[in-house]
Amino acid sequence: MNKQKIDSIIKKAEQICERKGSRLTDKRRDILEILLFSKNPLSAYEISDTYSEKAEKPMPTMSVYRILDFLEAENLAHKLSSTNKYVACSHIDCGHDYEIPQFLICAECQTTSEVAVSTIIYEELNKLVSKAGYTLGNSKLELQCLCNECSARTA
Amino acid sequence: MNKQKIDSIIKKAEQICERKGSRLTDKRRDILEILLFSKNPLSAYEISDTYSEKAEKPMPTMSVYRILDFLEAENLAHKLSSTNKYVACSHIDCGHDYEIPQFLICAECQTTSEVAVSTIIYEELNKLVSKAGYTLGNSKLELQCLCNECSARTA
DNA sequence: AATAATAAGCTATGATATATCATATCTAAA
DNA sequence: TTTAGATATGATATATCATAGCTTATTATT
Repeated sequence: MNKQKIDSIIKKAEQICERKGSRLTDKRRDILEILLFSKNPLSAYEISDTYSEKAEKPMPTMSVYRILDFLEAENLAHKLSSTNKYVACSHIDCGHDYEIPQFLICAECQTTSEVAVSTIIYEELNKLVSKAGYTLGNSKLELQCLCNECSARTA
Repeated sequence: MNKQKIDSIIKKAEQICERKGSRLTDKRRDILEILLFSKNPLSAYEISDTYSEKAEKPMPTMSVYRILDFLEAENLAHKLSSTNKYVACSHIDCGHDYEIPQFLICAECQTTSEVAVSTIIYEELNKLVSKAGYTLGNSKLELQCLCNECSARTA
């Protein structure tokens, strides 16, 4: 993703926070930027390292966690629980607020795409869930896949 | 789950291992049994504690991890990565070998059900995945839900 | 400027998981 | 029935992921 695109996303993120009465502070913005720049999901410790390389003063991982919590609460980032890594939300600038974000994670190279759950899937999941005596919550779908590149290389 | 039912599942698990040329040793069987007895998913450390309470000699958690790896490889147990806990596969005795096991996890009480992914969902997921340039791997679906009980209590 | 609210830093610690090397047990061939 | 090989388990160390609780700094509001 190029710098210009990222700047526009950041601006959008600021607006989102403002509207909700929260603040996208400098450090929060920096962490979000790191996530946007990264091709792959990053762990809290990796984010801390990346930040500390560039900044004058390193940021302790514990602060990174707090900032990630904030970004998650504002729906600006997501945690992938299958890999314990974090990604920027792909839909900050398009305003979509998908009920169920879905992640395709390459089991080889960890490249990750966030896609929209189709209406059909959403409805079918809802059916299944209520038939089983549950109510669908604020969920997320993570699928272990192979990206075409890795698929070709292994074949 | 009652003792009799569990015994029959264990017997089935032994057959499955035998067919594959692997062995369901005493300890592996004990761990599987603990998982089957438990209503809720258990962490490796909880399994270690449970085992150690009953047995003469405690089992180190690291051995539990190894055994869990084995059970997962044989499809006798699953890891829930959203909670870092483990459950026995619900389909040992019915012979189903679902490509995608799906778990409904109550966000409140952690009660967990394993259900079958419907054909429709499977096909739709497949479409989505290949459209995005991936191949669906040996995946799993974990959904954060609310069970009816907790839903009623919170309401 | 004073105060309250929010954010960030710091230290300690807990929880989860893997790596590595040693030992024990089982299996099957000599 | 011994020996060798494979598989399983034990033990220790360490890596990785994450939270708690308290202190200090920054920002917003009066």
